[in-house]
Amino acid sequence: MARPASRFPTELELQVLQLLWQLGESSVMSVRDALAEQCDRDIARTSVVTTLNVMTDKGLVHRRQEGRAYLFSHAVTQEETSQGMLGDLIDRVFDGSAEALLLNLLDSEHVDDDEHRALRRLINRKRKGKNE
Amino acid sequence: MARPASRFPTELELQVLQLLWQLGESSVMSVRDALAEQCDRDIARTSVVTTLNVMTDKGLVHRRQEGRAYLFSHAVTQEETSQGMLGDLIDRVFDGSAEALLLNLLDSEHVDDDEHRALRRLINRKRKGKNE
DNA sequence: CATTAACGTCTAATTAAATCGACGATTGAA
DNA sequence: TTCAATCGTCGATTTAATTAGACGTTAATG
Repeated sequence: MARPASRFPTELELQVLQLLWQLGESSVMSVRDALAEQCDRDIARTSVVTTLNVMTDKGLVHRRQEGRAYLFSHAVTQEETSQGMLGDLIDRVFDGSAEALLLNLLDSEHVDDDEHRALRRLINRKRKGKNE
Repeated sequence: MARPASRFPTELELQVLQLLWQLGESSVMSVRDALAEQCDRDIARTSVVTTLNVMTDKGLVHRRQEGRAYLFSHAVTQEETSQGMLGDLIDRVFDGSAEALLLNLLDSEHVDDDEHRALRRLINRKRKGKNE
């Protein structure tokens, strides 16, 4: 009867994942410091542990005991996470149509002329289909 | 010290907006029925009113009194909403890079070979820049 | 050995999102 | 006019997401 759990990383979880992708296996304090410095998110040590434990339960990160402390590492890749979140947006916002998304993207302020050219180059270079 | 409000329509709000874009100005009961039929979301009349009132406060919909009842219509367009949510995803997930998003999209299961061709056609047809 | 520093656990508080029932007012039909 | 159907308001409830303090344990240091 209330909020459904999000099927994808929440905002904080995404920031944590991005740090783990960047830093590799990290201690709680490393994550805490990186959140503060890179994300302007100055939260307490215990808050970070709580979040990391929740993420462990969700299968987003791995937890390993090293001596007295835990070390955390990502359990999902950047690729699959991005793809999942992008696919979700396509389904929810663009009615499942990747073309609709691209069309919207090309009209967006997010894409200036230079970027437009870059996108065209990119999509033409990949013409041989989904190999790679 | 807790959840920040989302800067974009929540899941339910997005579904309501999509119905209003599709149906035009609608009564509470029309929205309720459409949610049930099209979205498998069979919620009570009062829940819909509450949601629509919240959306009114957020500036997502307009409210007009017609006789004893209210009529609601969208206050934001589909275009700007999609663009906002897409831009947000690009910023949060793809580090602000539309190219990174497209690259990810092309490798995604969401895009089969036919769609890949369609995307290429689409982007080449739009080469003259952002006029349209 | 005594203290302090470093860590995880557990409990709790707060806020947004989502949902709905009890009420009171108004309208329409019998 | 009486009674049921409609409609909005209000307050309440539930859950996920965030954040953090109180505590107990263990390790390190003097």
